[in-house]
Amino acid sequence: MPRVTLADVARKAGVSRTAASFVMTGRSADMRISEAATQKVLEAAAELGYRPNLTARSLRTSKTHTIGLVSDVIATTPFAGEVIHGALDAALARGHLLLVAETGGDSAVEADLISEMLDRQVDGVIYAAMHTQERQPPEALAGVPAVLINCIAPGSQTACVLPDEYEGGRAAATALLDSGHRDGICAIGGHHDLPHTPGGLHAGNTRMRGIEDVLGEAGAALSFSIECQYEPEFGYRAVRELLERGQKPEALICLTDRLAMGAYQALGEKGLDIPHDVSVVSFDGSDLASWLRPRVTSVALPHYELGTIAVNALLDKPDFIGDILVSMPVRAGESIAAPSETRDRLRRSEQ
Amino acid sequence: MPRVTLADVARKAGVSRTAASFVMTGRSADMRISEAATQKVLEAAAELGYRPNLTARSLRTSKTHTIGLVSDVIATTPFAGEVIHGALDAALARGHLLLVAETGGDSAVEADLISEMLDRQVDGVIYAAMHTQERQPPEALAGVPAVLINCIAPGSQTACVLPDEYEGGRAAATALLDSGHRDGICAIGGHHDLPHTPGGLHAGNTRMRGIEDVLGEAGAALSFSIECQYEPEFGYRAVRELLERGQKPEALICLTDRLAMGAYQALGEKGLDIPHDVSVVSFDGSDLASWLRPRVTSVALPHYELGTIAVNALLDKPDFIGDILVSMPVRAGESIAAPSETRDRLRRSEQ
DNA sequence: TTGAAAGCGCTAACAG
DNA sequence: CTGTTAGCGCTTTCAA
Repeated sequence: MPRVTLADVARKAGVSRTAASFVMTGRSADMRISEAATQKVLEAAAELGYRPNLTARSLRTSKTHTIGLVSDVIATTPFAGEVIHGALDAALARGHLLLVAETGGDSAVEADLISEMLDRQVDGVIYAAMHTQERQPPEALAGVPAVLINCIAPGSQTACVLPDEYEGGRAAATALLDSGHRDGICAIGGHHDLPHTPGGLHAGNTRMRGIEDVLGEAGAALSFSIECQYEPEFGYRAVRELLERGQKPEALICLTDRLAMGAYQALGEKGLDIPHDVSVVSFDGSDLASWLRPRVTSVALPHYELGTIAVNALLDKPDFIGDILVSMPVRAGESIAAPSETRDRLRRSEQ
Repeated sequence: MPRVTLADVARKAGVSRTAASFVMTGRSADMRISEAATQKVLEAAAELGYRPNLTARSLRTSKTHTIGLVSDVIATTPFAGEVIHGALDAALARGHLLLVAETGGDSAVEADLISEMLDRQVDGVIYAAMHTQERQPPEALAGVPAVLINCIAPGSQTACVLPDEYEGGRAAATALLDSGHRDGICAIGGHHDLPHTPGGLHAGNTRMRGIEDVLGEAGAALSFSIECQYEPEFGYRAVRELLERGQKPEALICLTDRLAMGAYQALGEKGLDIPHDVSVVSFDGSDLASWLRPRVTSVALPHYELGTIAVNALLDKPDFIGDILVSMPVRAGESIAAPSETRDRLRRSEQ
């Protein structure tokens, strides 16, 4: 299968390589190539099954139509898949392909990977963290068209795409307020202010701020806020302890779906019904949220959109500097009901 | 930041481009370049921060050190992340990068994507399905170095990397036999022989065969085998119905971790304890398995290895034709115990 | 040992 | 309207 080149096409069509080139890049009109010649080239190309060698073209045009996507973690979390998926779709829609790599959070690997991509002349790089965090883009990216995902990088000369965690927090609390909750609302997970994440996680801090603001505006407040890791086990323990101390909450705001899973386990053990005894709302909008029984209402991380928006930003406005906030949609489950008190009142008023 | 070229390096070092090229590609010894010249080139390159333009090199050598990875689905399943992760690590270890794309199962998109990759002169393509299935590699791959993942493609002229589902099935059943189970063993999920997957799924069929063979060899057999979709909800329903018909199993073999999650929900509702009332073993080895309480013992899909092995096969033996089976390790949880009968017997013999 | 020169496949001035 | 020509940055043959 000897590769067909543009020269072959031109020869077969009986025109110059230049003419063939113009036809193939769709500029035969601009360049006033005769209709007949254009047709002959097109036919020859089709018959020969001509496909331009993009490597050669790139060498000439210094555009590879390839974008590098480097992220800290892709395997550990299903979220990453969605980001890649979104980026892929957006890239493909515009004739680009994605060079994907993962650093494991190691900055030496990171620098290495970015160099490898740059050596292959990528048109730009998307640098993604899977969880929003303060992080400066690596040096190697200086002077390269780049867009950050999930990075808080004050003073960085790039665009940064982020979920709107604050509004997400507000949405979660609003969902509870809307069904009548005012008291006994408890947050599980908190700021994630732990030994290994002193000061908390950006997502945690910002969500909590949104939650507290909304509750405050409604004249309510959190009854408890428990700081713990964002994994199921810790949700289980937190809720279990709460119940064993006799502090049954009316509603739980779990900072991740995984925490909600743990909370469900603890509530289930004590025979408490969701949503009638306890309402639950969580964050992430992962598959897990829909696997729980009843499905938990979850404020979703817009991973797919993070990917598409980053690619489009990179391609459309490579010079943009600043944050691009992406809203977090509420994925409704069946885990929220009116609090017992309200139900009582309603029942009474019906009589 | 004007890009530094090899010519710049050569000029600065005071040698010819040829000499510089030999030094940079590590063949100064072969080519008997003087030690002094070699040093000068190296220094110049370092000072200038020279990085070879791989696009240009590729045009000359027709090797891009880039591999295409096209898979049907990457977002929907965390598994895909692991495959990519494995492929990435293996590729990087050998100086290659990955062009990643997803087809969504659409064969037109597939052909398109593969063409795009081929146009970029990838050195080879890895074609991955996320779940083992009968599937011929697309036409576009003919004559291209390729390795399949999770595809059953009889007569295909490529290598195909697959999990050893049969041995996986045997391992699951063996885990139960080893702790004394003989009776009341029930399989949930089955062959996945459903309207939209007539004849079942390869993984399901093969796992079931392994399970049945092992049980048969031990003079045992499945008490029930329930055919259903591999999602939590169906596991929940299946087990719930079983229990409501008064057919409490001694042990459950769930064909996926998601089914195990559903089974846990149903068992929990009826107040049955895992593993003392019912033992559970499942397949996939996903995070979910470790999130359940108690963690379920799960026969893991070796996704990471599927990725690394595919890349290495592609690079090392591009002409290999046939299947490469990868074993499925058992990830032990705490979901298996001796059956009540056996425990009784043991207790009696202790007295 | 080193350097000159050709060429990978393509694009784009520029002249016909 | 079409063809000639000159590279893009790199490797590699061949002659010096």
